[in-house]
Amino acid sequence: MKAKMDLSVDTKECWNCPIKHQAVCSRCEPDELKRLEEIKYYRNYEAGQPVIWAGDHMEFVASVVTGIASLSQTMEDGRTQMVGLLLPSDFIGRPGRDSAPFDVVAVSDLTICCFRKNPFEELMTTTPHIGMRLLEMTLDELDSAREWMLVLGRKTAREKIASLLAIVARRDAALKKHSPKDGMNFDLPLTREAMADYLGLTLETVSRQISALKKAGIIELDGKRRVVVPSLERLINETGDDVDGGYIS
Amino acid sequence: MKAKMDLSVDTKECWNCPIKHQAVCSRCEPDELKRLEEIKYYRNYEAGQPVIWAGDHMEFVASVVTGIASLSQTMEDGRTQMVGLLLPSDFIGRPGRDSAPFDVVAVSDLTICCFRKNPFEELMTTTPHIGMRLLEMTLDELDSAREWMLVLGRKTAREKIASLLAIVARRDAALKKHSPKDGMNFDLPLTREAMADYLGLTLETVSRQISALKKAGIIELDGKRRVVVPSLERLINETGDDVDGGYIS
DNA sequence: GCGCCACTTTGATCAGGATCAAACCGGATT
DNA sequence: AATCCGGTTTGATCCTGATCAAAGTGGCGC
Repeated sequence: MKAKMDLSVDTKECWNCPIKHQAVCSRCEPDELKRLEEIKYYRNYEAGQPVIWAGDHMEFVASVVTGIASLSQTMEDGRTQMVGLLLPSDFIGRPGRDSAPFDVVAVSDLTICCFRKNPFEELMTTTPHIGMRLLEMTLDELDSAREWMLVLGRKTAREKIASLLAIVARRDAALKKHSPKDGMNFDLPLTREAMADYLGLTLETVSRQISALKKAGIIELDGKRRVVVPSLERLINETGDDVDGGYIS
Repeated sequence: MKAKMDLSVDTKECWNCPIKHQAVCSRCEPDELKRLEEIKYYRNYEAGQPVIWAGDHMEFVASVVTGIASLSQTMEDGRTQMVGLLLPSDFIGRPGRDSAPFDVVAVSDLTICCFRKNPFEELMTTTPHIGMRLLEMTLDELDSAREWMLVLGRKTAREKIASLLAIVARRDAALKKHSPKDGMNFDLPLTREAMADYLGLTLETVSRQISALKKAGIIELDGKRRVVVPSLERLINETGDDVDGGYIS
């Protein structure tokens, strides 16, 4: 009996919101926060549930508070490509546009903080802090989308898997506020199919390459979802990326 | 003797700048434009010349005025992936960051309008119009980067070529201010290699697929660079995209 | 315990695009 | 005219990852 924790009680108030230092509202002054608080409401989704379908009218924009959502595109014949992973503090939707360009699906159980679209847009024109933070976040997203284009266009299946693992490892380390190190372990909250959709592969190839990395000792699996990385350097070597380049920041 | 036209004389002044209605400065009031004008200068590059290398310190941000530039990433072993095509009015660089994340190369002869970075950043904090326009442009870029991820991750070689042609056709139509129509023709200002780098293919595959589309009567070639599209619908069918979806806007 | 179901692994075969190689084309230089 | 050269086309073969198929695993409800 997996009793689902009700996270909402903890996050109803901005002052103890877990993403208050990263989200679109992180630059806001107390009075601006107050006005945001008036137009916000929370929504919860279970793993697998759709949040928005491409083309839907959107009456809100939102921040991911807890959990993971995917942004993806599907062709008529069923081929699908994930075009973004939305993690806590990531922004959903777009001021000035009212139909969604991509599908948004809850990958894990998910809580989002919604702002009614019209008042939010008004608020953006009057308070610069929101727009500035959103610009920053959007520029970051654009950079990572472009990094991902290299993965999709030029990397081998093995390099793709290693790249995904390296990204999740880095993100997990950032979340726990320590730098990624040897022996670290983390949850991989994606099914083989979701990984395939993210990497532009089939799920069989994903499975085979993960087995190969395991056999090569690059990773160890603890159960189905927990990954252990004995040597981070060896993992990064497998990504094809420059070992020292990129992520100094 | 290819006498190079000096475009710069025509574009030194904001009031008759060819991109004044689309660029980052398009929302500016006359007084804001005046301040921008004080910190701007033009640069010209010949086709093939590098503008910025990844990792370089950048002392400016800029708008593409005329010509085309590419944004690309290269792995140590030489594999490269283009991650963006920069067309007139597109923005180069990023306020608040001083080293370039990607290579920028002039694909055709190129003129850019540069703003010194520090004064530009200051201007952004004091005048909201620049930041707002930049946010809009960045959100658009992010959407098209994500569209491109579907092309890279899931489309066949033939669909990739057709997608590229359809995009260039649409952009060309937009530039000439009419909707794309049957029988239209346009320049394809990219070498086979550049197309390959954009599409995540080899140049041989690009060449073969273009030949195949030609043989199938989907396109006609006039010389090496000019493309004629007898039936736009037939071209779009080849992209794998939903025929009516997407680009209504 | 038993079976069900979603997810995963593994195997055999196939095919799309990469790779290696050579010829071709058109414009510029001498 | 002869040569050169960047870019392009075409051909032959190879290999990575897709596809088709079957069996394995583990959690859950009955």
